[in-house]
Amino acid sequence: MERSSEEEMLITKGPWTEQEDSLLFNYITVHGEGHWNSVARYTGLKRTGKSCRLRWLNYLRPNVRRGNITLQEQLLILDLHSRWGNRWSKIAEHLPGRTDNEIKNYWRTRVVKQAKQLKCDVNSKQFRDTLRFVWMPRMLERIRAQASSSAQAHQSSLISNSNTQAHSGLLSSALHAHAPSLSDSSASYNLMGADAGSCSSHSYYSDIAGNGFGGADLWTDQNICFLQHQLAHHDLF
DNA sequence: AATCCCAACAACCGCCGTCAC
DNA sequence: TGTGACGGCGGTTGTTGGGAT
Repeated sequence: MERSSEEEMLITKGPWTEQEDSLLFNYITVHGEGHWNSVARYTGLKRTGKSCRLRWLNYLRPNVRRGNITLQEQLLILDLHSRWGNRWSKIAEHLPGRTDNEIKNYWRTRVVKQAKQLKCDVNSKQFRDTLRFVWMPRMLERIRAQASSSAQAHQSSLISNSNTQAHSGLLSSALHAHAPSLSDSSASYNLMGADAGSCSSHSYYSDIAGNGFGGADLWTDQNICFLQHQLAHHDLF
């Protein structure tokens, strides 16, 4: 059925207002998610069902984490993207609180941009190999360094903390992840073992993504230079 | 102070799969 | 089996805020 032009004219587009957010939030709090076209109809919102769904999932939904993608999350995104490609929603499943939209934006604004800066196709084997065998192990080293300094700094306070066991579990997860040394170009990068689709790996991803270590940006000028150098000598792969 | 540029993010669009009829 | 409604996904575009000039 085609929407009449009169109806078409009534559809609001663009940024959501506080009142709209409030209407949508209250409705879903009472009635739950789903039936998005009904949501639009019953709340009186002049929005499409799709627009309501998107607003809820990307912004209003409880537990949505926004901004400051941590080092661990960056590493996860790179790793999962190397496995699944642009399957943003699938990747998002392993980053609690992150939306596919946010991950997609991160990829486009950071990774693709840097690939361009390196005069490299983001989908080329050269770039992917550099990420996988050089860049990701490097990130992991940084995560380890952060984790150990953080652990030292908080050791005494953690002892009496009821979360100590869970926290050290995170650390051991990160520290057990195998990464080849930078000089070991023949070693394969294996972050979380063979079975990426299992429940245990899901838990592992959640642990890594959910911990609070650092929020540093890896895409510094210094690091880009390093990558450039690696790419210039990509025959080592 | 004005403007320009660019990065980051929010939102829209089009396509596709599923389901009910 | 065909068709329309709906929801989900990925690509793309629009907007905005901050830094540079």
